[in-house]
Amino acid sequence: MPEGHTLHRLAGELTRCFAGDTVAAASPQGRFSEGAALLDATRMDAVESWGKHLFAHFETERILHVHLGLYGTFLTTLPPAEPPRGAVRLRLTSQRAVADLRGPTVCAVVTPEQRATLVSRLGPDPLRADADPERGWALVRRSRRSLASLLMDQSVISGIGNVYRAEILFRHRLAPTAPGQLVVRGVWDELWEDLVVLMHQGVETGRIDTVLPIHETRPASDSPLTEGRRGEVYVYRRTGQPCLVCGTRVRTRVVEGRNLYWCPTCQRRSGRRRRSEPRHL
DNA sequence: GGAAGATGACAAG
DNA sequence: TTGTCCTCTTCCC
Repeated sequence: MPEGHTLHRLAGELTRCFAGDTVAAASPQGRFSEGAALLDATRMDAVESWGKHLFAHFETERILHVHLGLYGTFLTTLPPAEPPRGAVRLRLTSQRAVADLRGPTVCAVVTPEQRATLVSRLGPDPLRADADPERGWALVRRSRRSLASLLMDQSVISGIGNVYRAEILFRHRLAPTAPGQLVVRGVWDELWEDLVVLMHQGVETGRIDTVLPIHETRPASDSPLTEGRRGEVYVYRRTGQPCLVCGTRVRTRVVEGRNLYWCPTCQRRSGRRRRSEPRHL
């Protein structure tokens, strides 16, 4: 679940459910008892996300920092609260809602200074209005690393994960091995703008859909049949299946410990030149 | 019932 | 590059 859109969506949900309220904080699992005690019975003021990081600001300048990692969840339900199921690291309770945090990589209470240090290491987040894509470009343009590697680097663009990486490369027909150095500014701008649009859609729908209507193989993405299902994608986890555009078998290879998926036929651009054709495919 | 994976990130060597 | 941590789901026997 958790790429940047999930965290952005979560920030909104927690804001709607808790901001302005005094909340009860507890760690049913026991592994965050001390931190929960620091937040318990204080008011939550605002919640924001930056990349895959979530920050909930409380009065007295305490900040709850959460990173969901690969499989963490932070689920909000309506009261009355049921007994915690499974390993609940943190439970927040207000008059309006109950939120259970499970399996996070990070769950900590931090100071504004610590938050600032953390954020200073993160690249622009396509979901933030204050994002400056120039900062990402500055790293890409002088890097010999491949685009596939650069796109997973949170200091280049924050919030992208393994799904968005594979899909954005496909949508722009870019070879995953293309070195950052060779990519021209126009191509970078196209990637960034597309990510802004795609990820905002992800925030709205709660899932990652990257397939253009002309290539869709399933019922319309807002139909009851697709409700709640994983979004439709071009290559992610489609190893061996035919490319939705050309029919070539989708390939996979481990790049820096993560599975990369791509179509060797569609994705041949080096990024050297801006395309004169329509942006997608 | 158990192993393997999973949309992540870090430290150690 | 490998190992480690966190939890849940899926798949195979």
